Amino acid sequence: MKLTTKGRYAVMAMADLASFSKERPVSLTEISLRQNISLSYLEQLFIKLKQKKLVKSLRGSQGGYVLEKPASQIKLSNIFFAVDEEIKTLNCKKESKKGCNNKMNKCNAHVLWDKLDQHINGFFEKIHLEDLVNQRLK
Amino acid sequence: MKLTTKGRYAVMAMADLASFSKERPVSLTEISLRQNISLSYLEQLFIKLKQKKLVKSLRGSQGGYVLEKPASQIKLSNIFFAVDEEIKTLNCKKESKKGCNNKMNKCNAHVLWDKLDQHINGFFEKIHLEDLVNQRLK
DNA sequence: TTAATTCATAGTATTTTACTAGGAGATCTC
DNA sequence: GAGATCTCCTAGTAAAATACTATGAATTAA
Repeated sequence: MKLTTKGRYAVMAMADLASFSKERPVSLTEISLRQNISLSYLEQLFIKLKQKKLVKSLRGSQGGYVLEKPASQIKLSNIFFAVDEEIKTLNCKKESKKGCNNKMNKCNAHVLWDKLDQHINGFFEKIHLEDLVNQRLK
Repeated sequence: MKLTTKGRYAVMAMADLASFSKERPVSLTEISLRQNISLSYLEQLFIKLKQKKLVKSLRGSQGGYVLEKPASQIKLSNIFFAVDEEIKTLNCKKESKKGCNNKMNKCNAHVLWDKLDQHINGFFEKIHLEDLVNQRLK
């Protein structure tokens, strides 16, 4: 069970934006250099972040990205969701053949995985981008 | 971010054992049928569970596995740990080149991933096999 | 002695991840 | 209006991880 780079990069890039895009848009090239993430990969992530209205883009020279809302209104769960970093421990639809249709421990295990989902999602729901940038993680 | 089958299967198999091995050892063939998990794969998991002293084996005909300790003394975290289902969101050693050596958001992000680790691990630390079998997941 | 079982290792197909490549379209600056 | 700097968009692909499968030896109850 591990977080993929998609989720991690997205959070780091958004934190970077929150720190540097107050005066002017920040280009992905900058973020790429600062955070050591490939430019093309960042582009793909930002298209999704934009679709979910977390960032705004400004095309052309001197363009780049800025946050669409204040960092205090962006939850980490929003970021993960945007880039498809799914916090799912068990997807019933996909696994209908295995693990679901057994008689005995089906319900027990299911309840457990559901609780786990809620537990993890709850974590990301409580934390805002601003908390991260300001080291307010308590 | 998802739980792999290794961890899920291990938990389900252990729950099966807890339910059925009170009188007699339970063979992996039985678990394989009940839980719909391949026998060979189960064998591999149980070697690890045995090494970590969570189960006891009885070889030969009519053999099988039994729990080594009461279900009330086995934490889910013990099971995950045994089968190498790592609850790690970021492994610094492996990623020393990327994601760690950037200047800005390094510490912030690190603190976050560490908190997440603790959060998830804490979840599994609190739940015992017995709770799962008895539907005591509150 | 035979059937049922664990034990042990090696191999492999599939899926997921983490990119790379290449170009089109927009906009600022000169 | 030309060039540089950006975002936007789609495909492709190498590497890693996952989830098995295959095979056979060792052990033991009946």
